[in-house]
Amino acid sequence: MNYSKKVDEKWQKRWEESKLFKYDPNGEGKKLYVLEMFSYPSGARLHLGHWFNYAPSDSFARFKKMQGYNVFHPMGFDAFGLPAENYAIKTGIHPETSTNNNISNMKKQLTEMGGNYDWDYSVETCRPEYYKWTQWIFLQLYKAGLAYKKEAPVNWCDSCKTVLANEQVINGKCERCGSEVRKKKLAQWFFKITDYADELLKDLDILDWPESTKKVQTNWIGRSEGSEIVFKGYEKDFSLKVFTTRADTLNGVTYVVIAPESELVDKITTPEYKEAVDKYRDDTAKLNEIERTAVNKEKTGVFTGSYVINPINGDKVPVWIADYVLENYGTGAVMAVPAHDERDFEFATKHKLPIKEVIKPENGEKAELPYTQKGILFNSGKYDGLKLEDARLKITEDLAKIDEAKLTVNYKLKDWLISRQRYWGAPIPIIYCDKCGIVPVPEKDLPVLLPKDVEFRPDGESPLKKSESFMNCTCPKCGGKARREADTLDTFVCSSWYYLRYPDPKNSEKAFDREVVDKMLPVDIYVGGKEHAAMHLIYARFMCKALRDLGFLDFDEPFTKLIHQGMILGPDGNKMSKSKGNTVSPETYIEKYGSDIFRMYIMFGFDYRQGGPWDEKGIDSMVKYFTRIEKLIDTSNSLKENNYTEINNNEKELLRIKNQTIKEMTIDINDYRFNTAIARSMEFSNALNDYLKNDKINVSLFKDCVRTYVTLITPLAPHFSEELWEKLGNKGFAYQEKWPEVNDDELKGGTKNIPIQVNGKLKFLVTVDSETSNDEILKEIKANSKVQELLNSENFVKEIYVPGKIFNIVIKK
RNA sequence: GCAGAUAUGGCGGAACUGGUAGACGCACAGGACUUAAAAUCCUGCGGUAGCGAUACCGUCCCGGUCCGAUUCCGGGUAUCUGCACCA
Repeated sequence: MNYSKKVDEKWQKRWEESKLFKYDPNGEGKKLYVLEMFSYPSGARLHLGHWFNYAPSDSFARFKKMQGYNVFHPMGFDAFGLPAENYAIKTGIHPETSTNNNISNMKKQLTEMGGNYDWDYSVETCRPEYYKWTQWIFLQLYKAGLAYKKEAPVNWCDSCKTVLANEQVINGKCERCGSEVRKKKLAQWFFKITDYADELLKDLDILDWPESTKKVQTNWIGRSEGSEIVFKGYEKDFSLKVFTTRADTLNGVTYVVIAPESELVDKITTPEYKEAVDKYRDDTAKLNEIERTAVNKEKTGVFTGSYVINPINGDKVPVWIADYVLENYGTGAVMAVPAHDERDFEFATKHKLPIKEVIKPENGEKAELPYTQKGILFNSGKYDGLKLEDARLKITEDLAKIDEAKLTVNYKLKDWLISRQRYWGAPIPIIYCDKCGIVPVPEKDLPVLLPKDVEFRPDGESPLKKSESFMNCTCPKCGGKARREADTLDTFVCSSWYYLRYPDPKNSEKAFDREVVDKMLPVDIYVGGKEHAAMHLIYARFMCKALRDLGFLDFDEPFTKLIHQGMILGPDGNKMSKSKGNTVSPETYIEKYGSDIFRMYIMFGFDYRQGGPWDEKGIDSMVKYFTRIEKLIDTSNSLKENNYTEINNNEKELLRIKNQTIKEMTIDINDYRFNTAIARSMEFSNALNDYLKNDKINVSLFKDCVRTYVTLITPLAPHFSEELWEKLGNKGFAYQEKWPEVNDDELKGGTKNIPIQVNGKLKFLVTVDSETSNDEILKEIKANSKVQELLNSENFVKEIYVPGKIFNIVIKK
């Protein structure tokens, strides 16, 4: 085989010299914005996951370019984030240094992969030229009331004196020192994504996204319709509001539970219960939300000593605190109906609280508790006999008259917490002044630069707090002494708008030009892992909608079509990780085989959407394929023109396969089905080889087919194809060739088999000319002697003919 | 726990809206070439029985709908993925 990494280098150099991938916004063809989720430069190298995302998608972009689209296919780096900071803490190397190194390495490797990126359109989120505009966007949302500050719990390690990411909390313990992690409240910034909950839900309908991902988002948004009901304190002056989807069971309430963190707890806990309540709250602070709400977890809780009055019947019910109630969902308080709710039932049984039934099955049978199905009311006074759904509305309606309830819609979606007590991120552009309070940094003063000489090792403070030169500033309003916000922005903020910056990445006046963005966006095809289904993909949608409402752009959704590539697992079938020692480095393969063999194998060996365990044996199959192709090209070049120019059956068959290949490869690549596209290309190359076995060869036809063949594999094996293209004596780049079109006349011809079934089981085939009309096919089938025998059988019941597809004879058994 | 997905030969994977299951490859076996090997080329290749035409079984398991089910429905098993401060 002649192909090797040398060939890659030769063509990468030529592409570079001729500026082949230069993007021209005014270029010919319909615009097509093809985007892969940009990469996080956490390591110095592209790993297999990057390759699996980027290489096939690059082939897709190349294919679209050959089809005549004006393809915009940029690449950049999501460069802020925790791993660079952790790496810095471990090694002392500044995050900027390691990030810069990683970016330049990864850029080089993306070029070695053969990516057709125009690096003039690129973003790196850690650069002041970029994060200036991230900060600017924060200010726009702040002005619009979409950014606000409130207290929220964080994971806190007392021994390291630092905030921990969920990822850094292992089984409730600090990843670094192993001591217990507890929840601590800090004042933090939020984006009001909940304002967009309904639209984010509704617009999923118009998106060409995988249904599973839409479902993840639907659940993440978690819309539920219910009622808010007020319970007043019993002989005490307080009230609490509960959210319930089951107002129909209000008469069955036997206690009320509030979240342990609720501010109400201190107010209502009576002295004799104080000690128990305080202890319980401390214990709860150690758990995370998943642990707390796990259904199999034992239902713990304690009584506060206070009671409230059930507004529907005046019952006096006790108020408990329990960790299965979350402060930030609904109202942070629930009414407990043990007879008709699994969790309440378990809790009541454990803590010996009364259970009162109010719903029974419509057939009147005695139900096993807890009964959570549909039914009719009893033990509910004037509501007895009502159906569950009617009762829910009626009860809420009646209570609404005396201001004690209303119908509400509740969302699981919480506002987006964007504050991070971290160093390596974009500073939040806010100033605190003793006189003026919270003051946004004036836009003209952006960017608020991230200081470089900061002690980022954790010692109990946000890293930026330790930089006096950063923290001290003057208030833009009154000119007095002021302090800066020490927290940085969640890196998801950076990545929520990067696709808007790509088309206009050097604009120093604006985040992006509205006209440019409206023309280029939305992204036509967005490719990335499904682990982003909930967070990044919701944040980006929110940001797009928020910026639209603020008048900065004019479309509703950022990504029209979404595709998730699968994941390549280690050879052992587990997720690749350094700790498991099952990682696979692409580089050794590239060195040994060249980029295209590796690309082709990646595309051929796996279902793109599914991935699978790595198996390097398959690479050799690609080596064989490349060898066969080179041989085919050599043979073609060695053939001398002759005077056989007829188109007989053999030629017709070759042309039919050629057009069939064009047709199917076009469909397959268009749908990211690279494995079958390559299989089709193999069939074509097999057909070309088979044709050479004939006595008479139409050389010019054959050579033309070989040319077509090379253009068909050009997007898939870009370097190799250029080499073949040149070998065939062509000038210019194969990349600039037009993607072949199907010739419908040449597609015709040949024969096809019609399966003859008996009771749905294949018995034999009837071969017909593929141009035969469906009616004619039926005649031919019926003329078949074996078919006639079956039709005339005494057990014959009926025949089923699916025109042009299948003939089934039903025989009595 | 909640949510989402997947399951097809020895292996990776095909099969459009229910219509020839296993395309295309890998591995394997036999043959050709070779002093020999590698490479290459040709042939075979889901299982069982049969010399054979062929028959029966077969798409995770159980059941259903249908002339016909890998595909649709109900129930189950196993594996993978995500769960808001990892990106």
